[in-house]
Amino acid sequence: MNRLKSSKYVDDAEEERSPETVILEAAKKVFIRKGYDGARMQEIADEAGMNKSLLHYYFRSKEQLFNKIFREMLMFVWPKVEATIFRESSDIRHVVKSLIQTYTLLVRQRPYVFMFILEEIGRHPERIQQLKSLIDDWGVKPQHIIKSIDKKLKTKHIHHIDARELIINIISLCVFPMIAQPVAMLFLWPDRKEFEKFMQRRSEHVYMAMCNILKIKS
Amino acid sequence: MNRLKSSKYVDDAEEERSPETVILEAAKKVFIRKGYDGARMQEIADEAGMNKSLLHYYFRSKEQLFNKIFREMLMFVWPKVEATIFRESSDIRHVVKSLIQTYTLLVRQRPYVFMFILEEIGRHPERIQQLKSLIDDWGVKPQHIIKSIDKKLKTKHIHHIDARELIINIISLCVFPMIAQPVAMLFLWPDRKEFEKFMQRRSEHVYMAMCNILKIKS
DNA sequence: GTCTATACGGTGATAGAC
DNA sequence: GTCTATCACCGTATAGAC
Repeated sequence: MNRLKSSKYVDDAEEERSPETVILEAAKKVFIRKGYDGARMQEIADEAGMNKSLLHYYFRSKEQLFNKIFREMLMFVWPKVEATIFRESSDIRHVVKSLIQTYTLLVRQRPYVFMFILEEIGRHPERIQQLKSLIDDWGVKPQHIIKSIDKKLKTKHIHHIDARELIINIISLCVFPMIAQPVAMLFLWPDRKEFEKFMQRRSEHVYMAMCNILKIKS
Repeated sequence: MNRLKSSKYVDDAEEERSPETVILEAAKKVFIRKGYDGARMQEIADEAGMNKSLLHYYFRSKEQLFNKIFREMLMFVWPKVEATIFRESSDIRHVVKSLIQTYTLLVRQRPYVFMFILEEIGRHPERIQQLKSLIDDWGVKPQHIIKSIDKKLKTKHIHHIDARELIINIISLCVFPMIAQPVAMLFLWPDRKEFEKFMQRRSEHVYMAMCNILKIKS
């Protein structure tokens, strides 16, 4: 265990990671596990394998460290959703399908993001400001989202439904099962494998459900 | 402001409330607002208008005080849901309708319960045990729930769907919009009144959606 | 940049007077 | 039962040596 490590080039395939990166990754893990209030700077330091005071050296305070991670999470979610909603297709089926695929993918890639964001905004309502200013920076107008979808819903042979309702239905069906996983597994999927199978097929099932709601052929 | 209050009979219409009750109500408010980790015994004492050490006198510890409230929340939700699922009706439409009404009512009566339960179980996974033992005490077998619904789904002219999927779809559509309220209001219902109107009609809309999913007439 | 030591305000919980 | 005082510890943050 006395391998030379003085070289800047690490011998493992592992790439060189800056202390900032190591801290951010450790902090992310701990904040996701414990939430802002439950997280401890000491635990983050342990997770990062470094001294507690270094966290303050690089990020000044717990709040600032948290905000970096919170912002990163928001930016991970939003662009993909936005891109889907404003997607260049006049066919509502395509929009519905990509919305569903986007959300189910996000949920499978980062099962914790939605719960984390909703929790932290609920516990610390000031944080809604971060999301607000992020949206402003992006130049997105919520009304545009609604109008964009609404226009596409004005097609013949489609059951009339409010655009906002359509959107919240899709998000509910895709995101909630993962949020409710611990309780859902107790009541409905006592076998973990069964739950995973269910989540794998979620995208198709939600699409079929939405087609039925809109009374269109899949 | 020097009204005599020495009498046991309070002059207002307000009824006599035991210290235990006052503490529990205050604690509930604070725990809902801040979560277990964010809540402070001092804040609960302030909210209850009494000395901090009285909280320990009546409930010994923060954990025990919390558990009382957590258990109360679980017992508020579960019996109503269970009663609906095992309800004496062979018609799946009745079961679906009462499930939807039960959940939308719960969500409107206590907008915080579901988020609170899911949050606290997620942050402190040990607490799933409380739910487990509560279910055991009740003598409920999850498989029975599924089978009960599944049997009712074996009717002609109904689109085949897995019972567990049906249940999670209903809960998702009813519960998630309230859980996501802060973010949903930012993107989709910038006007609070509009959101309330939406939630008022939620029960009917979800019922219509479920009828379409099952391909039955409402 | 990284460490040790420490300041400083909480935070849950208890002892003991009344 | 209710209060004050206080304990023992924790948690963020900083000072200062190296």
